[in-house]
Amino acid sequence: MTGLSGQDTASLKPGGMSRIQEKNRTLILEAALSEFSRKGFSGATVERIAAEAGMSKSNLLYYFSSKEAIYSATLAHILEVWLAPLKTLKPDGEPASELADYIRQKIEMSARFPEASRLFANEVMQGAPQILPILETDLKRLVEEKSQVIENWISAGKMRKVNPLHLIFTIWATTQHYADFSVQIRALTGKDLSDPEFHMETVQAVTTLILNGVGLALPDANDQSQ
Amino acid sequence: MTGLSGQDTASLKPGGMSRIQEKNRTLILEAALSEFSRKGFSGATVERIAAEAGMSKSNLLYYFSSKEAIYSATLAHILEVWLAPLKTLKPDGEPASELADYIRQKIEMSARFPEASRLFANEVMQGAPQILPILETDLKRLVEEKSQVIENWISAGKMRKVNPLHLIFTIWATTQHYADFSVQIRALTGKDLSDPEFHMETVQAVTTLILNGVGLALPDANDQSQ
DNA sequence: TTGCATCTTGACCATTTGGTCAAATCCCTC
DNA sequence: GAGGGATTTGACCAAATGGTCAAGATGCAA
Repeated sequence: MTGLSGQDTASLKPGGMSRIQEKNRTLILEAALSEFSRKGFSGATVERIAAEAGMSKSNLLYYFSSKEAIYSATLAHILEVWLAPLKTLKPDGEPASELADYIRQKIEMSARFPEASRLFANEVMQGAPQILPILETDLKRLVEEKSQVIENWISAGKMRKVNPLHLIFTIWATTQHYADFSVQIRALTGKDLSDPEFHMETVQAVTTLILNGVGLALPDANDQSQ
Repeated sequence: MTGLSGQDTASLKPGGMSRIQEKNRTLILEAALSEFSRKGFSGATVERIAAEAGMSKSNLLYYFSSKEAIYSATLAHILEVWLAPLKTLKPDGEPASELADYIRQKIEMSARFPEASRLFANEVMQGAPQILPILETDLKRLVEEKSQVIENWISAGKMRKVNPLHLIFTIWATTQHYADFSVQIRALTGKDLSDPEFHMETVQAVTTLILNGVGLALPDANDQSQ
């Protein structure tokens, strides 16, 4: 249970993969995401993943050599998507709109891929047995780069002096909370991010709070959807 | 795997419990917290909990009739402590100092009881199978009460108009993040809340950001420890 | 159509694990 | 210090589960 490199059959995406293989791998990864995010690694069973993917356990093990291999592949599959929003933070943009965009995107992710969010949270909470190396290299590099962007905004007098790391942590924490703790939020509000109104209200509330928190005014609502 | 009421032998705390019983129950609950928080419910094994508590599996099952009973009891044991800080939010206090106190206490909890934090997070992320009823009743009542307190502060012109629920969610999310994602935080900063300096810096950063976020100035550092 | 590689599966196995039980052993009261 | 309940444990069991394997089904190129 260490490392995240070697998948199985034809390591990478659709390379030398037959039509059937591509279809089944996709089905398996979808089912695995659902199962792992709901039950965690230990609680998930290969049999249930196979059933949800519409095939026998044996057949699933033809595509992925072990439960851990499925888990690894699932994690790798979502990781790129999951960290993408941070990459869009533009150094030459205005801090207010850049941060607002980032927050909006992160909440959008929580709304659209709550399972991915929970899977990721689970992995990290268990000590990140699979992805620690990635956190320590790729993620660290990315975060340092974006911290510098924020530092530059501060130097330029464009925003209040804050520790960029804590700002980033706060954004991560807050936005992911709405996905990971959706049950609790539903218990307390009766709604969650799947409700369009609640989604909007959440973006509004979080953005306002954080932007004000770093001494910025809310930018005009930019309608650029996505 | 539903409900959280019926523990085992002598349901409540130290009631009609022998010295031995009290000692062993404590040992078991401590070991269980450690194990469940690290591995989750499914990943935890009764055998390991017993070993960590220094007794045989059979003996452990003499005190708790099943794995689920141990889990339930562990959860109940931490829940009260975990939700306590919110109760201290005083209606007649100043919003700035009250919120700052609350944030400070929550971070203190994350630092001192990271295992409890992770256990709680795990439970909620899996859909809160055990504690959903509590969230929907006790917690809901408490949150509604404290939301009203915040509403009153707003009506009194003491703070910016914000949705109290989202403010509370943000505080929960941020403060617990430092416990639940400590591995990630350590990967990115090299430190975590167990480092006194990082702890202080975190309290400072989070408090400043949130208080400014709701239009409040930081209160003078009040030395009242605890 | 034929032949071969890909794909699929049921039968099977070893291990793990939650839980039971009867037999000790310990502790405390009388 | 004897009796009886509380405590402790090893042996044992049944179910769940990850994984193997050989045989069969299917898809496809020639």
